[in-house]
Amino acid sequence: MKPARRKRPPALTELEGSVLGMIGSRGPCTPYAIRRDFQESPSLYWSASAGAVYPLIGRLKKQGLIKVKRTTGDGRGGNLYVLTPAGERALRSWLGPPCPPTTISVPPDPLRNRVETFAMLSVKERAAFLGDAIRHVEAYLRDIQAYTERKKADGEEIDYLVGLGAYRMTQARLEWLREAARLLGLKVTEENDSSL
Amino acid sequence: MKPARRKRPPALTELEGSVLGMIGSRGPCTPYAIRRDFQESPSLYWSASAGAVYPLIGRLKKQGLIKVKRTTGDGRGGNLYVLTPAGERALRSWLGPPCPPTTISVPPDPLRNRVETFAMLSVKERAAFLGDAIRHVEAYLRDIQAYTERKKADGEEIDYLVGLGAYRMTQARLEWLREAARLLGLKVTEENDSSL
DNA sequence: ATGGCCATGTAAGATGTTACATGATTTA
DNA sequence: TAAATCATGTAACATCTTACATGGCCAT
Repeated sequence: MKPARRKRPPALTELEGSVLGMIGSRGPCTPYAIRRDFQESPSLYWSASAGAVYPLIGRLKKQGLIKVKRTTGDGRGGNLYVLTPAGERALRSWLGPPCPPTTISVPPDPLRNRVETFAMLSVKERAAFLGDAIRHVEAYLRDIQAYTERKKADGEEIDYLVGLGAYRMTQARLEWLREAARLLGLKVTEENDSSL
Repeated sequence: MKPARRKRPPALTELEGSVLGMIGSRGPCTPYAIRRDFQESPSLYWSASAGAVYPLIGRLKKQGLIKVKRTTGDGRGGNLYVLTPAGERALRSWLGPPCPPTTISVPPDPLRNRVETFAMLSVKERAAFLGDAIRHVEAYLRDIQAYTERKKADGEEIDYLVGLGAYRMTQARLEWLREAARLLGLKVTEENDSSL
């Protein structure tokens, strides 16, 4: 008689992996603490809305990847979750190595998507778009820099590293926008960045 | 009497904007041609599956943003779509300026998400992760470089620019991974890139 | 004690995915 | 002409978003 085939666990989504990673690396946390972590991050990609996080926690719990360690105790029924051994295995498998192609390939970029349409635009319109984008990214870069330096000053080495990743990516986008303006024969003011 | 309030058109999603942009900048195209464009791109972010593209085209058509210009003529009932004036307005509004914060803020990065969990990992595990990631990104960078140089050689200026954006972002991710390895006191082989 | 924020959820809807179905065209 | 591929779709499902509901805690 063949052994009962255990249903293979479906691969974790990016959001599930990130949440599992938070629980694993920050220790016991409530769903609300997880939401705050996402909201504090400089990326706007995930809203980490209640409607995303609470059901996700429920799924992970039902799959036995996390379990309640204890309650917050403040009458609001908050639960502190931790990884189960199965959860830690799932997390390590999501982490890799090996890195799957979707982890390696270039992330999506709304600015790049918009530059794709430049064939439709006049030189003037291109200049208007790039000028506006460059100004906004410059301001945003300073925000990320402050965020990253604060993490470093607080001695949070991993958070510093993560912030640095966001900073490097933003720097690259900004330099690309300036390069695009040059290649298209547009004038741009070359601001001197005080870089990390 | 108040004028009848026209229902405000909902903002375009990133995928809708990109598709509208393809139709606008490449001229009349079939849904299939749009899917091929996505599949040819080095990014794996959108599968541009049939189940995404065909219903999306249907929505844009129903909203009056695109219309059928003519059929392909080859018995397969393929339609060539073009922008309507309302479609061009919607596209320009999606493009900006001004760039909304979601367009400016740092794109999501699966590698960054994984580094967030480093607190859980031993030095050895971190080194294994970074080493694997660095090797894969190095190989991927060469692919993007070839893709970008081909576009340049073909004289496709806009596509070259877009490829360059993907290249710059990949370059930044690779340099960040190497920087991370150094900051964490790990040894990495410093390969000399022949860069664009 | 009450108005505002904290915290946990749920409901409805939009959008994307995988898998499948179907017929036309090209190629061996 | 048979098999492979091109091209257009549909169906079932998963996941995320916005908006709402509910009740506890806290400051005035």
